[in-house]
Amino acid sequence: MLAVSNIHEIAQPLVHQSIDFAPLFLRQATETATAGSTIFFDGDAARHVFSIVSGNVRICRFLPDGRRLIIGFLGTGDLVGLSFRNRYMFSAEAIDEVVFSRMGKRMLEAELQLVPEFRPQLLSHLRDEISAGQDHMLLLSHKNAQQRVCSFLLQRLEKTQSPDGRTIHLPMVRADIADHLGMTIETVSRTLTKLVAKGVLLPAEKHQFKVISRSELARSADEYAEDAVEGGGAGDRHAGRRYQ
Amino acid sequence: MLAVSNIHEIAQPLVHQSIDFAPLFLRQATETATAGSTIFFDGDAARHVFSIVSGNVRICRFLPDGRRLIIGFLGTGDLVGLSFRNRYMFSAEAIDEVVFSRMGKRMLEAELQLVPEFRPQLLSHLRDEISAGQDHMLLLSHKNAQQRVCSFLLQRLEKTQSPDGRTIHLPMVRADIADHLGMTIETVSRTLTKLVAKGVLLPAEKHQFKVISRSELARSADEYAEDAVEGGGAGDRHAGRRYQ
DNA sequence: CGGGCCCTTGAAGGCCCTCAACGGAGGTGG
DNA sequence: CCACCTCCGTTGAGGGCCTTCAAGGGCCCG
Repeated sequence: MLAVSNIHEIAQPLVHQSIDFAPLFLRQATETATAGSTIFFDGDAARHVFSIVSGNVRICRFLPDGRRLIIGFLGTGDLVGLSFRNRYMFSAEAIDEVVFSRMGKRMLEAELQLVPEFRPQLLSHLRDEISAGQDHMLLLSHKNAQQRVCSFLLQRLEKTQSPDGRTIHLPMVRADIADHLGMTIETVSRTLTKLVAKGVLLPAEKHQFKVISRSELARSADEYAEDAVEGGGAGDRHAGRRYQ
Repeated sequence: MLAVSNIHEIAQPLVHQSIDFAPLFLRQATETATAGSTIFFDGDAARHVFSIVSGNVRICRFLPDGRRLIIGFLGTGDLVGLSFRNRYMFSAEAIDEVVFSRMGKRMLEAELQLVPEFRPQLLSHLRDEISAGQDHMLLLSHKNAQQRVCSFLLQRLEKTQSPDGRTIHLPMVRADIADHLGMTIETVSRTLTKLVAKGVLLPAEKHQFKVISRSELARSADEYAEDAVEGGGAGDRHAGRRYQ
């Protein structure tokens, strides 16, 4: 609150980490989903709320023609299902092996009656989801390829805190990243290659990158294109009008 | 008939119970904002919830470099402010002359204590906002110019019910539409011109269009490009991979 | 070893952005 | 009344970013 983080800060977890709902799930049995399996489908009756114990999940929406948008990625400690009315409005798929527990909505409601202190947290969760969604709209509407990838990498860096503070874990495949950022796998790949060439990133183990220059990464995420190539400057595709 | 009063519903066949907070605002005094003025600023302390009595409002977010994203448009009966935590996370600007009333968050909280039946409606409102945001992400990430404009027109057509059922009101200027759809004013203009040429739309009075073929409009909004030109078919920019 | 999946890299083209100019609507003042 | 300005919308020409299509290599597993 006092640490006035930039209001326009993009690097923000899309689905916020569950604040203190965890205790609610402690008594629930855990289940396991194998990599690639679907935890729940878009359109199914929304009867449960889920808490991820371990593993990674992608949440997806589909267009009528089969194209896909990945709303976001969930990891350990994340919660999903609070924002549903009667039916799930997207599907949740396991990226790797996922351990999770679920709670019936009725039971959740009973808990809320019992412990009304959870209620404002529920609201906060929904508000965070709205805010994160708007940030993502900003990314999708105005950012170019490099800015999108760098924003995503920063987000991953902050979400999955690594011991050395500079390791980015990308458990998902390129197609997932592409469908999350509104790009193609080829452009994602090319952009990452370019970041490595520029010395911003270093490929580490499988599904991992080391951040060499965090400041450069942050600058590339937010700022106006400024290609490292000295020639550039002309015609950024996502420049647009500027106000104020 | 369901007078959905959520913030920026995208055309989708959702069955919503009408969220009617209106009674809460009946005893509040009304205020007026002139066209172009700002009702509240991004970053201000969020102390009030607003209800639009008449007129049109745009809600905006800005990137550090001054570019703009219009999250959505508000009209008569719409509510804004429920999704804020401590500070407004976007600004609200009057498009034309706007009459509105406000209620302090504390007072709202008191009303909720008094009439707990409003609580689930509050949740529903937030969930609609999340759902609408995700719909808009889909538009921004995967739809081309024609699909974006047609989706927007359909949304306006349903939101502002006209007597003849086929009049679209566009009180906002082209720049507003462009910043809402992630395009430029030129592309918005060209797309509208093309729709008129194809006989889908008919320019009516200022800020109005008549819908000649609603089915064609709907098809153009959702489907795969299929240019009316017989030659086409090659290379849609937003085709992408298709699943399932 | 063959097959599938994933990632990368190259070449060509298209959609949309950028820059530019023009016309109309509305307001102001001479 | 008309010149003048500003804002808004339209239309044209050119170029760039990203998509599309294509090919190849690495890895894993049966």
